[in-house]
Amino acid sequence: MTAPGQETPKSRKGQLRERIIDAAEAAIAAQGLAGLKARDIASRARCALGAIYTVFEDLDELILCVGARTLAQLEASMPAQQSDGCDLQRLAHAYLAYARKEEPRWRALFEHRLPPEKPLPPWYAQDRDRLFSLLEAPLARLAPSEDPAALKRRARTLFSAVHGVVLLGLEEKLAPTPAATLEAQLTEFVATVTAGLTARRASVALPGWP
Amino acid sequence: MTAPGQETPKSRKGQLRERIIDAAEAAIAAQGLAGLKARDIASRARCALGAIYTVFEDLDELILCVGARTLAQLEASMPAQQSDGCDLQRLAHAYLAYARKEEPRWRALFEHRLPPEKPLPPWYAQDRDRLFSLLEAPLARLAPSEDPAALKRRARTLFSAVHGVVLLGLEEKLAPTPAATLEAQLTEFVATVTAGLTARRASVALPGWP
DNA sequence: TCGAAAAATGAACATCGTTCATTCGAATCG
DNA sequence: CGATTCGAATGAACGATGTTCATTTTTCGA
Repeated sequence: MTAPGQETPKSRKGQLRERIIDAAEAAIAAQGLAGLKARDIASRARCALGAIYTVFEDLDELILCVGARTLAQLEASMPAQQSDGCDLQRLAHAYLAYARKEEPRWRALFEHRLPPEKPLPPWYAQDRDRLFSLLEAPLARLAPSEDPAALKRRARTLFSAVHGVVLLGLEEKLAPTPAATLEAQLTEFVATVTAGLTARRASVALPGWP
Repeated sequence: MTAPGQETPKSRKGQLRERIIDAAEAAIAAQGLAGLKARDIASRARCALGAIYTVFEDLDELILCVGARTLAQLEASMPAQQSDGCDLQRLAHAYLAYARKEEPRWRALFEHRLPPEKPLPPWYAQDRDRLFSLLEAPLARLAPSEDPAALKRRARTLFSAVHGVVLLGLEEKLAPTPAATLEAQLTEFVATVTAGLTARRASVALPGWP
C-alpha cells in the first residue's frame, strides 16, 4: 500500500506531490536523511519553497512517503520462497544485499524518528509489518508446533536480530567488518538460529531421535 | 578509558570541559541527541557560547565524550559472570534493562553518526569493543572448539543481534511490543541461539548422543 | 607595575524548517 | 467580454541552530 493521495497523479496537486516525492527520494537515496533540504527539494521539483507545505504537513510526512517507497523496493528485492530449508538464509542475505546497495535510504528507514506527539500513520506500519511476515512461512516449517501468534512474534524477533547484525556490521566507525566476513557471519548466525529451532523441535516433538 | 584531557580536572580548562560535558550529558539523558543545543549547554555550564569551541572541535566531539560516559555506565550495569550457563541470558536482559531505563542516551549511542571525513577516535572504539568482549567468555563455554578470532566475531554478531531485538522491540511507532512480551521474546531468542550453539557442538563433537 | 600572550566573550553569519502577507490565475457572474 | 471573487502558489521574512572571529578580559612573567 502507498500513501493516500498518491493514487491520483492526474490532478495538479497530485503531479506536484509526485515531483516533490521524487526529489526527496533522490536526495535521500544519494545522501540519506542528512541530505534532505527543503530548498533543494523545491528547486529539483521546480516549485516554490512554500509549495511543499501545501502538499505535506512538514518534512516528516514527506520522509514517511519516501520510506514507503523504500519499503516497497526492499520488499521487491526479497527472493521468492523455495521451501527447501534455505529460505531464511536467502532472506537474510537479500536483506544484507539491499542494505549494502541502498545504504543511505535503508538507514533513513530506521534513523528517522518523528516527534512523539504525532503517531505513525497506519498505512506505514502496515508496510513495515509486511516485511516481518515474510519470515513466518519459513519459520513455520522449522517450528510447526507454534501457534500463529507465536510465529508472528518470532518472525519479528528474528527480523530484528538480522537487522541488528546488518546494522552494526555495516557500521564503518572502527573495526569495519571486512566485507566478505560479514556475509559469513550472517550465514553462521542464521545457521545457529535454525539449528536452535530444529534442536528444540527434535528434543520436544521427537525425543529419543538417533 | 575516557576521553583524553579529562584526566586532569584541576586545570581551568579541565573544569570547564567537565562542566560542558555534564551539561551535555544532562541534555542527552533527558531528551536524546535532539535535545542537545549549544546555547543551552553554555547556559547550563555557565560559560559563553564560544567557550564550547575552545574545548571541543565541534558538537560531534562533545557527543562522543558523552557517549563514552554512557558506555561506561552501560558496562557497569552488566552483571558479573556466574559461569552457570545463564550468563548470556543475564547479559541480554541487563542490556534490555539499561536501554529501557536510559533510553534517550542509549539511543544517542547508535543514532549519532559523525561526518565521514573524520574517523572515530580510537579510544571510543576501544570502549565500544569492550562491550562486545563481555560475551566472549560465555560463548566460549558453549563453543569450546572455536578459536579466539572466531569467538570475537561471534561475540560481535550476537551482540548485534540482541541489540537489534532490543532496538526494534522498543520502537514504539506501531505495534508497540507490550512490555513484558519483549522480555519473553528476548529470553526465547537467546535460548534459541544457545540451543543452536549447543546442538552444533553435540552433532559435531559428540555425534550419536542419546 | 606593566605589557604581551592567552583565553573568554557574544555579536554576527550561514543555513536550516516553517510561516504568512501578498500575488496570481482561473472560474463565475453581470 | 470585463469585472469579481476566491483558492492556490509564491518567496520574503522569521526563529532557531551550529559555528566563527574581532574584540575584550584575564593571566602572569619580567
